[in-house]
Amino acid sequence: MFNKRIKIKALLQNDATDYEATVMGWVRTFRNNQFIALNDGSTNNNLQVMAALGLLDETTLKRITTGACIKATGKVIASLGKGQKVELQATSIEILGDSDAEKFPLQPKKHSLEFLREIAHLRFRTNTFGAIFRVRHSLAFAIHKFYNDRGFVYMHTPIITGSDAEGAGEMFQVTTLPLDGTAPKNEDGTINFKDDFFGRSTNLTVSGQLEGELAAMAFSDIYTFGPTFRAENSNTTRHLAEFWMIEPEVAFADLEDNMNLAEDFIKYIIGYAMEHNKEDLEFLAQRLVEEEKAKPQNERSEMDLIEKLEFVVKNDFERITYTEAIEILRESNHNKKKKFQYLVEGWGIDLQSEHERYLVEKHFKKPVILTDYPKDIKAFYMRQNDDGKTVAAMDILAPGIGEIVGGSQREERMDKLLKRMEEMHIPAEELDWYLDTRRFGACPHAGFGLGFERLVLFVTGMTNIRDVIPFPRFPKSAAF
RNA sequence: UCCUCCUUAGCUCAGUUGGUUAGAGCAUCUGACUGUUAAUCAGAGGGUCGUCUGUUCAAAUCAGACAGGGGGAGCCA
Repeated sequence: MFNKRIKIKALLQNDATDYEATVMGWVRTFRNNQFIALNDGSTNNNLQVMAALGLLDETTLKRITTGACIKATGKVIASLGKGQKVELQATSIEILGDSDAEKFPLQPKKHSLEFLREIAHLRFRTNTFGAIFRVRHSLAFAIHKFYNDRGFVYMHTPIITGSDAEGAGEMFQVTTLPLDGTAPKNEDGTINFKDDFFGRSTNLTVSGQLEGELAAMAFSDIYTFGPTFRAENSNTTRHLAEFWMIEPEVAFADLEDNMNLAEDFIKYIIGYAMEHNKEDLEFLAQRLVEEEKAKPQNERSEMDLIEKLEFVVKNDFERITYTEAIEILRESNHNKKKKFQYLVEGWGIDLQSEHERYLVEKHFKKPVILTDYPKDIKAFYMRQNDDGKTVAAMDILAPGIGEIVGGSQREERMDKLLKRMEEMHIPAEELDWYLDTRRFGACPHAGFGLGFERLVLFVTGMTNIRDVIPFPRFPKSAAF
């Protein structure tokens, strides 16, 4: 067996000394021809591997470059230097993989996030991205743990869908038909999909919700967690063309149950990361502090990253209706002094980013759940309230991110649902399978979607969504 | 898609009212030193100033188009 190594995290956590150990990892820096800072990704902390003078010949010494992969065996001893408790006094060092120092782009110095985005395939080897993606992993694991512990069934909804009527956004088409203009056409000039792979037009999913509702009508409580795709030409720090979404769907639940679930859920997974990724979060918090030093005093955050996360976990989210939110915005000094680009005047408008930011960051200074939006600015499947104007929708707005969750109680009454679909020009025949949930044993139910990357943004304190997914997909970009 | 800012060495950036041979720090290479912590010290190499087209005696510098990137907006998660 090749691998009898100890992971660097485990080695550093152990206070014992004077034992033999083998480690493997990638060289971060090599100082003084003697001191190798070795990292294997288990933690941001490097192990200092000490190669005594004379241990290695000249040729091998030159091959220990930043980025090279090495195997080192030796004795773990109390460090003579000041920066670390223990170090490995090497008795043998083997180069597993060379790294040409003239070509390897990462240096032992600060790199801009913009530069690292261009070399996303190597950025895992930096402290910042090491921390981000270990936190991302923990959050993903915590999501499964949260729902599993509560008896939810993890449902795999399709990635390729035959439905194009969900209305959640522009879709990517899936086809094996030739793209050179020779694809079969109907008489009216549109493409005839009869001979396509699936015998019909298909797309990449924009949401697993509709299929999720079907499963909830059997298992009571389900969740999905998978990739979703939007072909929107969105060029922002919080949109991706390929992103991961968590969508629980719960039978026998109303809007309040839905809000409670979402709030518990968010608090749980953040708490999990705080417990299991303390070092990484502290590193990211420090990174943020350094970054904010460049900003003027009044633009710096009041709380550091850890304090902010603690605050979210320990305090109740603010819950207000859309109507109340409009009132707060309309009466705000900000609005009266015309500081909004879009002034808040009447009921019925969709809230702009600046309005959401004001509510979350200035007025309440905590996550806010907005409920009961006008039905005309929300999706067809949301349950209509008795006032005839609003629907039982809820959005959770997070400081610095904006909308992180969108959800609703679903319209379980067939007649009302059909009428709404007709008003919104959604073809009922396309969604006949979905309507079966209302035909056979319909019940009050609710659910929401949480954008995973937006959550990772919030927890890591990063500001560009392209930095919290390994290989971001966005307009004009699908490298790697 | 819209608004706005940016593009000079591998990276991060200087570069004056247009003017002769475009600079620095880090990285790299060579050497020195050897308990270093983004090691230090000395030296060297490294540039089609994003691309194209104009204006001008003269363009990194001015203008336009295009490309790429940042930030903001819209669409949303």
